[in-house]
Amino acid sequence: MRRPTLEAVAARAGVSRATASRVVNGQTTVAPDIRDAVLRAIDELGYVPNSAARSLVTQRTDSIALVISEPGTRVFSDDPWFAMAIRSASVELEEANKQVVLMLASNAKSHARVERYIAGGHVDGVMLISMHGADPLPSALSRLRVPVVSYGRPAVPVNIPYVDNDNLGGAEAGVRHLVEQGRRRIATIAGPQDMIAGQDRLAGYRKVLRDSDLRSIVAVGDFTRESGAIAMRQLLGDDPSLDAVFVANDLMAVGALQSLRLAGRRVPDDVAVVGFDDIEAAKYTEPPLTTLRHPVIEQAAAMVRLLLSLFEGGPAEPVILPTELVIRESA
Amino acid sequence: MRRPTLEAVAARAGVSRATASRVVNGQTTVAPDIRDAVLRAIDELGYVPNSAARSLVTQRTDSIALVISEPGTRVFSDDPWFAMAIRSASVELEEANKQVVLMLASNAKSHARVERYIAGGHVDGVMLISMHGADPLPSALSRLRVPVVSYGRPAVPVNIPYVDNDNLGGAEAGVRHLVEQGRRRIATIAGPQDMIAGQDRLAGYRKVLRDSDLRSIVAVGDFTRESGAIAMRQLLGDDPSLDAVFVANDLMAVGALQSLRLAGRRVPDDVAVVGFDDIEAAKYTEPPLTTLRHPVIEQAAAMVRLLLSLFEGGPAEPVILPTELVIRESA
DNA sequence: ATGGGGTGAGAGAGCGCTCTCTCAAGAGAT
DNA sequence: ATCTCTTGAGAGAGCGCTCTCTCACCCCAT
Repeated sequence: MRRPTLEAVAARAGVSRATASRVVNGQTTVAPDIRDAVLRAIDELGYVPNSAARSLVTQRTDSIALVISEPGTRVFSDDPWFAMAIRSASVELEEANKQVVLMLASNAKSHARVERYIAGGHVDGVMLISMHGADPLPSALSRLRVPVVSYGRPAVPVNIPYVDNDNLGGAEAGVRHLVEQGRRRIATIAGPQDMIAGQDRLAGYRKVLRDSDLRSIVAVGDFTRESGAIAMRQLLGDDPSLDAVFVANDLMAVGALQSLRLAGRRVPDDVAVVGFDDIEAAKYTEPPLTTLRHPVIEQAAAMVRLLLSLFEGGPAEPVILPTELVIRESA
Repeated sequence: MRRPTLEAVAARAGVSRATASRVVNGQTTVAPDIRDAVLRAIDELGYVPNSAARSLVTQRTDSIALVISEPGTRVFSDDPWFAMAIRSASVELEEANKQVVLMLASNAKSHARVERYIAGGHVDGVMLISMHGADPLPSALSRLRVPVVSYGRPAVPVNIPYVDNDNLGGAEAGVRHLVEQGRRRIATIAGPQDMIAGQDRLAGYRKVLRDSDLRSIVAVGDFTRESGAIAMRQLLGDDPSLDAVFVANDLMAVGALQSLRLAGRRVPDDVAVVGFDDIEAAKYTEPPLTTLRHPVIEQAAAMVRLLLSLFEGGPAEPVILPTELVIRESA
């Protein structure tokens, strides 16, 4: 026994298929009593429109691809913001009655699949989460005739509207806080330099140090705890007298705290630490982490709004959200 | 200019639409030269099959709903396993050429939407992640005529095959480890008792204590760090002489460690701590956490295989994966 | 030369829906 | 009483694809 069709609903309600369709799609040109008869038939039969048939004729799919273009290992590994961004975007999209198709583009093969899928018109729009400079996907997708928005400024200049947080300003605020605390040997653990967030946060650090006539001491990590721990050991070797470190994300800061502890440095007495992201774990480090909060949830929501407005032919202006310094005990 | 259709491909290759369709779908009853001609036409036109039209006739969609039935705040908040499970499932499904439709069912309204969507035949199957006893979704979905598999044993007995890890055995191993270390006042911070994982891990704790003739001391949390910290304070108040605590997940263990630190207890000297899950953060606590590892990635992959085998009419036996005690410094 | 079997390709009917076009019926204007 | 206009509902043409049926053709056995 197959699912009831619009035809069946129409038959039961004693009207034509066209009228039943009008009721389903909420058109107003249907007399109230007929409308009720159709609604009753729908209810009795448990009718649900067949979306394949519908999108075949409307050329819309009411679904949005959420493309995460990152090596699988890093994504999700346990950086919470990916998950938060996905959740927030999902909630907002469901609010707008769009389905979310999740696509992971972790390598060349899956890149090709994603491109083919998008080109195939399976979705009405694309939300792209890609933080890597070398990623070919943003430019590839921007060539397709599909609305695309990006979470985070695309590394290569490409005509895709995006939503990002103020990495530069946030980093400046964090480092300035260290300067104001009287710290003079301020190092940084930078993020990967093929990522915009990595670049911008390092640039913010450099700018403040230059303005304060302080020497910069840089180690580079890849945003994982492990890399933060390694980078911190390296910095301590390079300059044992450092008295502060600005870490480009909280996960690396957690690793850095561990290295500092193992090296016998007290935080913040000997070395002050500022992180970036304000993940939940930042409250539970020893000591709790001073860090820069940026609104992941709002950023994802703003991205959804941007995409929806694109559908309406609205403006495609990038959105930059502010960051906020959260002072705890580490600095 | 719209997308090329099969008709266009057929015309360019000088064959009928049916033959072009045969080539696209890899049927073997096409002569090699004609096949090549069609493939060339496809390539030249950049043809991509219209999935709506295809699934209209095949009655398949090649997509799978990944339904996460949890209050939004808890999901993803920063428990990494949700994200890991999603990633792993996605990778496996993409391998099998299925699309992943992500659906969040956080409240009654979204439950209804999910049910409607599934009932609407938009997907070929459902992977359900639901850890709550009171959740009506498992039974609701099991009534629909759609293959459903569950991540984690459904709380209400319902005819859905599932994949789970050995919560009971894992908890037993963890508590037994504490007993073997000579601990005698062993408390537990249990998980929420409306969740199977919470129940089973508590049951494992109880069983070992009973077998060892020790008294149980129980506080209940909700699997968040915060609740772990609160529960630990409470346990210390209830019985200041406790010398070990088995915590039902690592996130709560992190909170418990913080409370122990604030209370001036040394870990593991004064109080030994065992967690559960072996999240990445467990390596970075002070001291690093002894915990029970369970294979989230494999579990998700097994769930996908289970669903795919269901499509083939294969067996629907639940799968239980083992856990492993990882000994670090906290116990 | 005839018939049977196998192979490769085309014709055409739908899958379930939307939407334009058409038309009937009744209200109001002349 | 006739005509125009509005409103409500039906007819029917597709959307792009798959798949069954049908048939043309060639090879080999008789």
